Amino acid sequence: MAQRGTRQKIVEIADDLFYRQGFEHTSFADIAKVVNISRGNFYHHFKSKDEILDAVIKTRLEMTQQMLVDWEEEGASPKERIESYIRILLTNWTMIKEYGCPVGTLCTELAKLNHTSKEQASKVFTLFRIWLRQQFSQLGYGDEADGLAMHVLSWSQGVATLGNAFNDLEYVSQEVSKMCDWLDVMSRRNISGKKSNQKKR
Amino acid sequence: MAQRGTRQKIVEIADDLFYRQGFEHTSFADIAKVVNISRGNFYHHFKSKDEILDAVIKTRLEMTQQMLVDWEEEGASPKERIESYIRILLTNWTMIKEYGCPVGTLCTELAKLNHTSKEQASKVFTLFRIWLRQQFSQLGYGDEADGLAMHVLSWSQGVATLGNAFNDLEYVSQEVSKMCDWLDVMSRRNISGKKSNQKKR
DNA sequence: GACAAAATAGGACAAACGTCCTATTTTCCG
DNA sequence: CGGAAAATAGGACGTTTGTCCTATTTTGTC
Repeated sequence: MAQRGTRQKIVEIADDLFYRQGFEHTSFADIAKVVNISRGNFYHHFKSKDEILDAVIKTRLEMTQQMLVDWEEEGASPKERIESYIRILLTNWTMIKEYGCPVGTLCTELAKLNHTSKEQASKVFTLFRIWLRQQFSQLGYGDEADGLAMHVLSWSQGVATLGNAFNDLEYVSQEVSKMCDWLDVMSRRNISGKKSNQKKR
Repeated sequence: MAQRGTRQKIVEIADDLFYRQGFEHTSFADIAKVVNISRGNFYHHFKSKDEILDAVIKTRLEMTQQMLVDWEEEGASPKERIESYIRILLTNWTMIKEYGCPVGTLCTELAKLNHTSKEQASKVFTLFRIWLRQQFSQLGYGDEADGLAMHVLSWSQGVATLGNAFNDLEYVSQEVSKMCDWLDVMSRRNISGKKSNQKKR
């Protein structure tokens, strides 16, 4: 019981520190200090720093998946569900303005480190991608659904990066409005094909 | 003569390594090895690592400014000039797919390090922002010009991040096409107000 | 209560880090 | 040519890094 508790605590705190300080800039000592355990104990749970990273990414994948399930249940329509995604830019603004997007910043850092877990980290993006694609499919977009999902993904990603760089909430709010307006147009356009998802253009 | 040569060489190589490996992951020894000088000599030119960073950022600001001047001269119309910006996603693709956008990735890294030069680094974004705003002003967009500039900036930034995460050239090409299509619509819409920039809506 | 297993503590290790120092060499200018 | 200044080399420093090791304590089970 104590084992899983400590292990989980390590992962949670490592997750937070990797996000706020970056993976490489976070040391074993940093994590151990916050968890309040010795480095020796640390090594009993994780054999290497990369192993913690893998655990953190795994947790993020699970948390993301759960969040998507929640959005699926909460949102009455595909449009509302996609809006849930768009809104995280504002929901998590206090973190984003300081540390950027957790997913994007980890991917870019691992890319520069040429780290083997880079692909694994990008799978968090894939989760959003698949989920968004599904929503657009339900809006009647067949072949275009994936492209639209990627469009939303990149748009929000860019807003997070620029919002962080300029620390500008007003700009982020405006872009969120633009995205919702765009989504509004998109959801009306194919309202006819809503029930015939597979309809070829 | 030899001084400026060595100093410039250090900055150029540091610029490249900071981009490809990240600022913090690049050590004095890394740079010295490529420049082929001793660490002692290194310290004669730069008193600290932060000082090199400042020099690198300064160079990037100058290079960017020069590039914008070139685009200004090469492009016949505002639309063509903005297209020059959009196209860098494809022009620099071989680098972007491996290391992301040089501007965005440095800003996010410095944000996590809570580095004092973060604001200075984001000024590269500001250069693009002002230049793009100018182009949209010439297209007849008065008050909206800045918002449109930021929109292009964030869009391309997101595409760079996602393109890097997924290593997907096809997606990037599609987004570039979308951006050019969007720009096409935007440049036609306000063709009437082209000569009356200050015209209030 | 006994005993194996898990958990924890804390020190030791070599390597790498940014920084600083002192010599030596090269360059520049009167 | 000569002497001041700049450029370069290379070692030394204190810290921090990830990793590993060996004890000690706690836990779970028969």
